[in-house]
Amino acid sequence: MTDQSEITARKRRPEARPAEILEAALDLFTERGFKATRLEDVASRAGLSKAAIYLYFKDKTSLLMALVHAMAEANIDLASGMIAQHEGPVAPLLRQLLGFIAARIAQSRMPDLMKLVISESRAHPEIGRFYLDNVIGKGLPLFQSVIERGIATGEFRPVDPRLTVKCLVGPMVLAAVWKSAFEPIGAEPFDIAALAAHDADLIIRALQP
Amino acid sequence: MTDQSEITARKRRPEARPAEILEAALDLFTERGFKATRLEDVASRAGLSKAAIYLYFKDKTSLLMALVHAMAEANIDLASGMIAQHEGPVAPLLRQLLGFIAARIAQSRMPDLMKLVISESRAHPEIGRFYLDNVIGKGLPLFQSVIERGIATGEFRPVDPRLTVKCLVGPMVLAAVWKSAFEPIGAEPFDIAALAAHDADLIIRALQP
DNA sequence: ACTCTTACTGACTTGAGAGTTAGTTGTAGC
DNA sequence: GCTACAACTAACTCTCAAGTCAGTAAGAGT
Repeated sequence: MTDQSEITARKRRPEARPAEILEAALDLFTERGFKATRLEDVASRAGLSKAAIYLYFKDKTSLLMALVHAMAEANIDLASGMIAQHEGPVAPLLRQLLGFIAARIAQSRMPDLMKLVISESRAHPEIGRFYLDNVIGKGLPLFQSVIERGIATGEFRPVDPRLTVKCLVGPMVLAAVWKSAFEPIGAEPFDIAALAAHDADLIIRALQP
Repeated sequence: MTDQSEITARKRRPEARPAEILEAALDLFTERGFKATRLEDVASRAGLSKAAIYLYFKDKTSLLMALVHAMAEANIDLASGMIAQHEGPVAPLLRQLLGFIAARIAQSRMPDLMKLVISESRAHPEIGRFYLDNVIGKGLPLFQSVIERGIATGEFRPVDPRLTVKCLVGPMVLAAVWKSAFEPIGAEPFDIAALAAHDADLIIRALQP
């Protein structure tokens, strides 16, 4: 007699709740936008009552903040690890890094989070600032250091590393926006891994001495 | 006795109203987000009452739609004109087109509109679709045709034109997002014209046979 | 001066959703 | 089994904003 406990699961599971709430919130914030999402709906999707959300999160904004925190932590350390470990010519490292970003864009919910940050950064500057300081502010210099290493060893010709990084990363931003804003309304999906590979090819070729 | 008519300007000016309302709406939508903006505030910034907005626009969504319409019209025709007129090697044309986009990003409110479209495309698919069909759907093929022309004449090596276009345009998307989402919260502004020039340099160099 | 149309407004209705509170239920420890 | 606390909820308050409507005033035509 497996009753509906698997379906409803109305139990007390304080450990699992925050993650479930965050997942539901991300789904709905993404679909309907932050302001337009009702906490009531987040709650019912997460399988509890609205009031319970307030046991775990201070208010609606802190839900969004928690989502951004989680995403930031997950990504930056991985990338900086890849860079620290690497030895030898940097061109393969660039390909590897772009491949990593492409995979995150294609397979994780990072693009949705990025879209949310972009959408809400004016209305919730704390969130925008956090992203700026912890993702962009760490990610861009990381890439920049790779380009600079290439220039220092003579593998690349001397170029402005700041502008070059933006040219390298730009297509990935495009891909993220595309995936979270346009694919859901019917735009044809495109192969992000192929884009990343092509992007790396072009830049590496453009940087030959 | 110049009464406050210059300040309040409470007159009947049906011709000027729509444009004034749209300008006020763009300001506030950009700052606070679409859903979080009160029509009451749009009205008072435009110098009339909320009810008057409904004389000119069906509802709040159609305000946003009108903004996107206006922006789309303004830009695409200019770019396609530039392409149709051009003769000779396409590399200078690419530089010119990127310079044009950079100027729009730096000087017009296009980035704010783009951010709004990105933010609202899920909740208001009509708006996302319109942008997709009329801006992206025309702009990308336009660029693509330029790359293809270069390949056909042997000026460029053969590459996948679709991927290449995205690599070319990506940095401009990054610039737009940066300007509308991050600069207002304190990110250091960057020189978009320089980015466009560098982007064009890199791509043209990468496409040498 | 007097209409009639058009631009416009103030006050309202309606509905919604964030956050709160008082109370209920699961369950760990005895 | 009982107790006490932690997890949870139903039902509430309170504020806020979209959209409406009945009425006011500008100004063109006569």
